[in-house]
Amino acid sequence: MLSEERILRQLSQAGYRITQPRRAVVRALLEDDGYSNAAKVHERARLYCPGVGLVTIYRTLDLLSEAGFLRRIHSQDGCHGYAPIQRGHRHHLICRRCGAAVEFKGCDLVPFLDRVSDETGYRIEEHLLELIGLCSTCQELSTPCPHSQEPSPRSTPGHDDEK
Amino acid sequence: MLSEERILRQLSQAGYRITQPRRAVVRALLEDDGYSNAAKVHERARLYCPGVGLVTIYRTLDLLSEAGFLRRIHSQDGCHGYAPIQRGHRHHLICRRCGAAVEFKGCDLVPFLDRVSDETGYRIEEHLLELIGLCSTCQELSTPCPHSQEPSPRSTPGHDDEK
DNA sequence: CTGCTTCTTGAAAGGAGTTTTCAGTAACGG
DNA sequence: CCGTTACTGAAAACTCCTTTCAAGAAGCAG
Repeated sequence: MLSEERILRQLSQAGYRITQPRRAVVRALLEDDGYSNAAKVHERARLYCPGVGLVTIYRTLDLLSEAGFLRRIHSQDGCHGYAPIQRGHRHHLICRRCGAAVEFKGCDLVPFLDRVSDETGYRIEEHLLELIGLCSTCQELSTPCPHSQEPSPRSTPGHDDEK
Repeated sequence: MLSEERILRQLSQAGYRITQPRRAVVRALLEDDGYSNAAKVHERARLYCPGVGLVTIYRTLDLLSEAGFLRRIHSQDGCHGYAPIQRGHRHHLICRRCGAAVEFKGCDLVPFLDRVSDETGYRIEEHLLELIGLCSTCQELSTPCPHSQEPSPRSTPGHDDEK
């Protein structure tokens, strides 16, 4: 697991200056359960560097992302979350009806990834797996999403194969 | 594979009206290699329905997504792409340096998905797997990304584990 | 086929989130 | 401690997306 010190040291070695805002962002990221977005990082970073601006958050996130300490991730609703690398795989299981998201760790993908790596020549460093389905509640209730434009309850098209 | 006719028929059965803009969007989506974003869909949909506005594209994409014909997906740089469902699994292997993306089909995830499904109670209908790494070219060259703010060539931090 | 209802559309305005610009500030080598 | 210059914060600009609302057309009834 990457520590604040190690990240800062590597940034410094790479020629970047170690500033209060950057310290604050790194600390905020590591503390925030390894899963954040710009606004959350900003809020938390201000605890350590009160005057830090949102712009600097974005710049630092870019920097860390570019330097390989951070990965942009994407959730179904919003966009551009960030997560530190090497925090273990973090997978998302999202209900397509109610949007409920479950996270879980651990997966059996290694053999598969090895095979893909062999076939493509890519060195695979990270993977992001998003599972989409119906949570148990939505399976039972089959209630339509509370959606503004829905004129009437609609049946979701089944995924029965049509040949 | 879902056809234009089938999608439109199911929309109609669900109570939605079949309009020229909706036809155009469905056609555009299916033609665009099953992988698009709002702007691209708009551009292509105008071939079939010249006056169609971007707003309608968004609404129709939402509609199709809501109805289960479409899934929002996310690429590393931009956001909110769309892909028709039932096109077979489509996995993305993205180089974090040069951005080169490879798509490949087929995967061995079924046992894993079954296990997750058991553990969480979710009925998993779709999955999206994004692999991130270095393509063979970038592995060899190790050339720095052409990035504006880079004051000097930087070494990407190795992913050697630090305990 | 004709007319009516209301779902759907397009344009414009609005809004959230992100990036650019630029003068001032502070990190860090000397 | 000083000077260079990378970095920062504020404001403005930009992009992408959503909301609003009057006008238009899909589909049903007759």
